[in-house]
Amino acid sequence: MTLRLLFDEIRSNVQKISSDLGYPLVRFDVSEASQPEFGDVSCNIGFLLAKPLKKRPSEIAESIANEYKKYKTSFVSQVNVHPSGYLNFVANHSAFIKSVMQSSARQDYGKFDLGKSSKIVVEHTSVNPNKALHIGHVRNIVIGDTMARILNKACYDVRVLNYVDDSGLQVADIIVGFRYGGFDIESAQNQKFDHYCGDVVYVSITERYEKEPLLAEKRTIVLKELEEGNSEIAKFGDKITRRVLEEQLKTCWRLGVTYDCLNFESQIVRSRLWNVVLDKMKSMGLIYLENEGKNAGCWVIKSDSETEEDKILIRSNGIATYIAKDIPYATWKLGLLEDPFYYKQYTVQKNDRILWETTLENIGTKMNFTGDTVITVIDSRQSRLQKIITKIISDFKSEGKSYVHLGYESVTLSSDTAKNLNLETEGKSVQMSGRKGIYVNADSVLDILGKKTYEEVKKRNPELDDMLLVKIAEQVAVGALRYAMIKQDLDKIITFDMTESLESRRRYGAIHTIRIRKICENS
RNA sequence: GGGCCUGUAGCUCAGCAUGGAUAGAGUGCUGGACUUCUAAUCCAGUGGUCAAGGGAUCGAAGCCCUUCGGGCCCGCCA
Repeated sequence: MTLRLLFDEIRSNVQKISSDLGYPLVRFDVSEASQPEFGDVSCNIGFLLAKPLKKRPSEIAESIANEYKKYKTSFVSQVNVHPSGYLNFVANHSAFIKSVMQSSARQDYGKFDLGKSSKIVVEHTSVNPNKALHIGHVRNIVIGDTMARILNKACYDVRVLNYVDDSGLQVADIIVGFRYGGFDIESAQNQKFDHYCGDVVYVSITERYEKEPLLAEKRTIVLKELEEGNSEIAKFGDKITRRVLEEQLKTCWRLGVTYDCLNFESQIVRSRLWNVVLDKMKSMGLIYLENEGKNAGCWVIKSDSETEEDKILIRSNGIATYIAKDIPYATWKLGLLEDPFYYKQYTVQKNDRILWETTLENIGTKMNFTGDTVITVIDSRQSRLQKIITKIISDFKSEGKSYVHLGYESVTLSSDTAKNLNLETEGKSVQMSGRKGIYVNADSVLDILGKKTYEEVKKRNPELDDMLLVKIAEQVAVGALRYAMIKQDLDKIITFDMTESLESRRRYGAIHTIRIRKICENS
């Protein structure tokens, strides 16, 4: 908050000078200069006093500047008046930077009490446990983690959750691959397990469904067994998804990201939480049983607009839809219902933060990872569904904004990068797809980035110990990737280009300020 | 058809909430410096109808309206 000190110093001095000169009190701005040549900080007091004093803005600014120069100040080295009327200041950079460096080294750097220790949940990552994390997932993870860090600095009591959809179709696909597709459980090339499952098993099995209807049939059976839970297939699925999850988490930790609790979808399904929520929604009249029309026999959420379709929650065959799985989880995150789970330690993460996981076994330990506000980080393609969930939750819990969807535009691959994946796109960028194998794995990017950085650092510092070089290279690679994912607005699509990401190494040292206001606005 | 997002320099983007200075940065390109070359670094130059049109305003990249281009979403899939 050293910048604040600089602004405050200027503000209070200008205020004092203005009143000493007998000028009327006005609410003036002290802000960053619009262009470097004007200096570092600008003040518009001249314009505001022009009318009451009947003088030119520059004249007034001049009088203030003359007084200002007599002041002994710690952060300002120059005061200038622009002919237009602005009062411009140049910071004393050496003093300023020294102060920034000193204060940023402190543990409480940047801390401000906005949250008053209120409980807030951030859910991010939430990748299906059947594949490795790709560059698109990384944007989600970095946004979520950055958000959590900012909220933590803002004195919120932050809990970070990662939702593991271990009972869905995508998981069923790799189980089919192992059980009926002839894939060995171990990769022949000794690949990282999540890469093996995603790059090899998942991609080829989905390709084979078209030609092998028998496999497609197996998928339906596997999916059903996964949801029901006690079969041998379900136990096998559990073993596989946990192994994938373990590898995914390694990538997250590598990115410097840690969590508080893992939530497993299979447990939410088996906990019967859904029935409780459903009864509540029925009794509150939030959902209706449709008697006629194309949705006859389904339980639906009525759309309040004429152009939007009603949303089906329960099909005419009694099976809940995808969105229905998200509702009980949302109510759990907000602590609106009795918690059916017990908690056990999954592991202790690098920064000593304990990672918990839910369990349905009564092992006695209860924890609380709920929040008064819940932020769910999901890309904006899910906006429509998230809007419906937000609406339902606000009907449940009337007070304020409790469920917040933090959306962002997705990451696409540049035409050149797609070409390297043997995909011709005619110069256009392309949406990633795990199913089609169109993606770039996060680990690969970090590896290549790290290797490149290692060479650069070694060239400049040949005397350094090799272990240290590797460590530095990894840190720089992680920093570069994180920065690349967060540097632009959430509502802008990031087109990822492998070659370009390697060339951006010059920007590694960039100290950037995250536009906190913009992000906080959403919470 | 409806909804959300987007359009600013060759490229990638800031700036837009809260209108006010000559519209900025990085990169690219051109030239120069660093006693040879290359790389790196530094300096200088180059580069814009702020998608288009209209409106309100003393004043618009920014606010309002219209149009056009691009992306995404709209399933008894997940």
